[in-house]
Amino acid sequence: MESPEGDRIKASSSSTSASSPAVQDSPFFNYLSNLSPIQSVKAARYAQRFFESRFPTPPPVFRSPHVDLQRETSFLKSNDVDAGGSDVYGYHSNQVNNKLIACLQKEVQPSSPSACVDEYLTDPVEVEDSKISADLRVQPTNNVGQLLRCGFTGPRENIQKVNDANNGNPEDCVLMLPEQSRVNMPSSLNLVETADYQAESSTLPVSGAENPEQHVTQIVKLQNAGIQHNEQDGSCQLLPESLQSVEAYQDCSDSSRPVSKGSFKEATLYQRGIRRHLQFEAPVVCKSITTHKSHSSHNVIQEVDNSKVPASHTGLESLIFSDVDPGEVSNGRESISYSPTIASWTSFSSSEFVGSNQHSRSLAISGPIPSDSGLHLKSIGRSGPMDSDLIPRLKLSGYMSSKDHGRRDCLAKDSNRSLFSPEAGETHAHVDNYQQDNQTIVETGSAASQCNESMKSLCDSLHMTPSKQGVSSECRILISRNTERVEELNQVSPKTKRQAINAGEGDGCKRCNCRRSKCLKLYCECFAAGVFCVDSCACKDCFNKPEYEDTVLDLRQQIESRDPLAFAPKIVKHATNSPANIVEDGNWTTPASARHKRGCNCKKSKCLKKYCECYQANVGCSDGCRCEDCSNSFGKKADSVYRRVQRWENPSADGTKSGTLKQFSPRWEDLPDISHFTPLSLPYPKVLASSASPISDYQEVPHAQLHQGSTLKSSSGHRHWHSSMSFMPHLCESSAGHGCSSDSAFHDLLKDDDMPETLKETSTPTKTIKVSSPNQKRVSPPQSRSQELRSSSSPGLRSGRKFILQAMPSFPPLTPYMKSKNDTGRSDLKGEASDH
DNA sequence: GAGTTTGAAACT
DNA sequence: CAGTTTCAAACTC
Repeated sequence: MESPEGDRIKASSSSTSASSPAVQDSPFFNYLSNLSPIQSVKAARYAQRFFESRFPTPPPVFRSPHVDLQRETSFLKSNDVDAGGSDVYGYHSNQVNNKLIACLQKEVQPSSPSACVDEYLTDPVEVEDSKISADLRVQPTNNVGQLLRCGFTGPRENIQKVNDANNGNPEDCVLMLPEQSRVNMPSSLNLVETADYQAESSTLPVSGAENPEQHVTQIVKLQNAGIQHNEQDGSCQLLPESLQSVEAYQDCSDSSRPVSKGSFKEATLYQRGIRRHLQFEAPVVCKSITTHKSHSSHNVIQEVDNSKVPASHTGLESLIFSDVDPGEVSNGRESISYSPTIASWTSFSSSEFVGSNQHSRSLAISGPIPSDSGLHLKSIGRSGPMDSDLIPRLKLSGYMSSKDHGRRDCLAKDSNRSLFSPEAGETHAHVDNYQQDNQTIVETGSAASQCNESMKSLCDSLHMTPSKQGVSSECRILISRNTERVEELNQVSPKTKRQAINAGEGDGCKRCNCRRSKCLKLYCECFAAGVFCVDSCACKDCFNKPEYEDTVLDLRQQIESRDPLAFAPKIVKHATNSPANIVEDGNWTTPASARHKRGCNCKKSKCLKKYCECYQANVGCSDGCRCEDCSNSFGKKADSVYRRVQRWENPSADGTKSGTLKQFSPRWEDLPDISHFTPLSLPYPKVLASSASPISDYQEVPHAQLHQGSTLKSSSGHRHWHSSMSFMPHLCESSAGHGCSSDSAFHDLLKDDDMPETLKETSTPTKTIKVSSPNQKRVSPPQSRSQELRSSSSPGLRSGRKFILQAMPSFPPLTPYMKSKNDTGRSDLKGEASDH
């Protein structure tokens, strides 16, 4: 890892390539590819998991440990290479311009694009070569400055070209992209890139249009053997990182973050941290991906073929599609139920997304990712069901960590991809958010136009609701990478740093000031957020650094072993205000358990100060909170449904929330959650909550609760968890103003419907979901919940669940995190940390 | 900038 | 599980 690039990259690439072919050729993959839809799904997922496992140790820090376990155990060797690949990150950070990214492909394929493509898909060795060439490609770049800026060598050239193209001749870029997209691009990636590029250039040639068939074919291949694809080239993997970096960069959007080539090592370390962090959040992407999956592959393909879809569309679709991964395709259920999504999605991409890209390219990219998104990601990731599918997506989004190593190679070769991928990833992430809305809409059956609104609302929500963890993590990535450099440039004093950080916190970036915890405890915001401390942090004796990654991971594991949700977002926008929030809560942000993991426990601040986590997160207090005399301006806990109900039933009792509220059965306490449980939302939270059997739970719940009569209906019970869940929040939010938005409205609705009884009925499941004790200080593991849910689930659902379970990855936190790595040398730190 | 307050995290 | 201590952020002056 340490060694910077060149040789290392080569070596890594070679190793990677070598391994990949074997894997693809392995009976296992063959088997997977040949599996029936359902089976294939499993297989695919497995394969992907395999993929994941290949990745460098998935840092528990940022992502759920469970998934990581596999990765760490088996396939991480290539990670070293990735370390070298850190430059990728660097380049990410360096290049703010997505445009450039798009153009990168061109460079990557100096000789023959088509050949490159083939290489990707077919010949690992070739790929390696291409990688090498890619590395070399840096040299040729004329614009040293740009290159320097771009931490990533391969992309740099591309970037330069892109820039040139953008500045001078946009068409060049466009032209290039199409070719690459056709040739090199793994379908989705290319499409995405192309889309981005097009958006950039504002010329909207459809990348896929020229040769739709190829795209389709590629897509199909990807879908069918998405895993293979990834493994072979690692290109997909590359994408993720690139995406990641891009996102991070975008999020931070600190254009002033020159990344030096020499910082590869650092970059690598940071990358890990980032990766972890991202991985942790990656689930969101996955979720979104899942949603995408819902689109029938056929539809997507058709769209691509038609190439009528705007570039952005194409990109999105392709992205989604390819990203979606085979599993989805194979999965008949999903494709069917989601097919509608495509339309909405398409509309979305064309309208909102495209618009964003074209009009303000940086918009999607530059905007710091709202913490919410981060949360979503986390939750999604944990939701697990889609893991296998998610993985590719994650990669796209850049959340896959281990891949990075392999990716370098890919970068060289796939610099295009990686470059593009960032955007794609970014787009993807946004899409996810949007998708949620869209999906919801689709399921709800609302028109595509609604999607736009919902998307807008989502965007707003994203920007408006920064959550520490979510945004911060990404920011941190950027920070971590560039902090040193920036500091050098700025000669910032710690305090200044901190101030800057604080300023940056606006962006979602966090910085800690730990003095005694060594940043190895949850006291440390950085550590808690799953990110490494950066220079800007004012901490002392900090061990939360890439250098101590092992230690950090170990400690994280320890902490997670105590509390699986320890690193889950503390607060997700929740229940406070609006059903939408509730939905959000339930859906994506975090597992229900995580959502209400603790709530706040304010006693003196009345939830009116930042001491209150809820207030700090700009969310209202929920039933999960144990606060006293809550006056949270974002939503009083007392105002939650049950309180209202109570008030309603017993006006005189209105006074103290705790007293009367508690009189209600626990169910009542859970009412907020129940509200989350609205058909759409409920399933998801459960899924999220239970890592073990997220889907199953999810599915089960949905049906039961669908009947509650919420306005939102999911087209299909099993789908909810993805689409409905993920999207619902936004939908609600978007519509919040309209129908479901306000608490009052929601509560009123409940009242009108005589919710109390309904709640009672549903409450049981809900209660099961909510494992936390009355105080909810600790949340019980999702598993228990899942079991409870299972017990209540119908046989049919169970069967579905079983299927799902196979497909779904285990939820990270639930299972004890396994350490793949040796702890040698860490014990000291651990000891210290623990001692502390 | 130092000191206080606050509540989460950690510990017992 | 409850109570206490530790910790760091938020806040105040």
